[in-house]
Amino acid sequence: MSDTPQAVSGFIERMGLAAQSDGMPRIAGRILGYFIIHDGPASLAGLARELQVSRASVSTNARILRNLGVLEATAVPGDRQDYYQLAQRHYLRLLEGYVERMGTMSASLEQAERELPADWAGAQTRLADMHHFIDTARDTIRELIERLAERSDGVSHEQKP
Amino acid sequence: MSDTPQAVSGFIERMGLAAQSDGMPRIAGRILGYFIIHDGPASLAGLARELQVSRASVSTNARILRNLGVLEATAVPGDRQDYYQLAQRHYLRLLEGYVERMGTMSASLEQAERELPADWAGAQTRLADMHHFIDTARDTIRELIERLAERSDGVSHEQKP
DNA sequence: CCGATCGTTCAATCAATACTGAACGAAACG
DNA sequence: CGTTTCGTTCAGTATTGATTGAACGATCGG
Repeated sequence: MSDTPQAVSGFIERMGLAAQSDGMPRIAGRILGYFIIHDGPASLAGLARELQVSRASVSTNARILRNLGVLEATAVPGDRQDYYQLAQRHYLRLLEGYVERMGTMSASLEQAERELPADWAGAQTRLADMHHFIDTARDTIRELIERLAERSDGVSHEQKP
Repeated sequence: MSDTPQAVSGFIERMGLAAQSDGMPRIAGRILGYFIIHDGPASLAGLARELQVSRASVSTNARILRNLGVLEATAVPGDRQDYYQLAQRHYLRLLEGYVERMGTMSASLEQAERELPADWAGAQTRLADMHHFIDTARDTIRELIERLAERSDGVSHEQKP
């Protein structure tokens, strides 16, 4: 961290803030920022050192990112530490998170439409309206994911070939 | 609140939670939920009573929603209270919020590309890759907004004609 | 086997922020 | 005018959740 240019630490910190405003822990965002800048696998201990946070935080947050599919575990021969690296198309995973949340929203609207009296015309109209909106939005984003996924199918994203 | 069916309070509460996981105050979500279910303008005092929260909270959160364009102020003749009602196409405003956040993200990536040494091939590749992704995602959502906006252009969303 | 190193977990601390109650200024109404 | 009823603001409280340090079990190297 001591000899990293200002641009790097600035970007990493900015990713932390962006993560926060997305409802994620700041450290998760900083870890992601680290991997965007730096090549190859990194160990938990290395991340803790570079980002100046506790091993515990790195452990939990790296796990969060792995569960999201943003990071993936890998191994370095001759080293028993756990190594992580950026998954290919990692950004698509974040969109998938949006899609999932929209799914919950859609379900919630559906439930309300079902449970509310059918003669509450205004409520039913607004619910159906919003429901339609959410569903088209979700479909659009799903489409976008597919489009972007196949775009990078032929392209290599390997970090250490 | 005492004679509202379980379905209503359940939905409102669920909207509160959804708002929270979107980085918004819970009460803002509940207010939105209230307006989805109930017709017409409502006063701040009425909202405070219905949602069982302080006038202060209603005031600040209604303002938040108004600034987002989700609610709009209106007036009831002969009543000097401030009344609010749901804006037409209120859900589009939330998408616009996403677009805006993606804009900051895009700018941040751009700045990093500019400030980092050009010979950090890996970093530059990943930054450009992600940058392209964010921009197409943003364009897609913008397109979606336009499409949905014109869809409801001919439809009336007035609540009290 | 023994010591060292690793990742994880859990209780405790810390920070951020939502929410409230009280105080205030403005506007309506008599 | 004086009173009442608004909406807003602000200091204080409470709650949520992130971060940490210490303790633990597991695994490797010797």
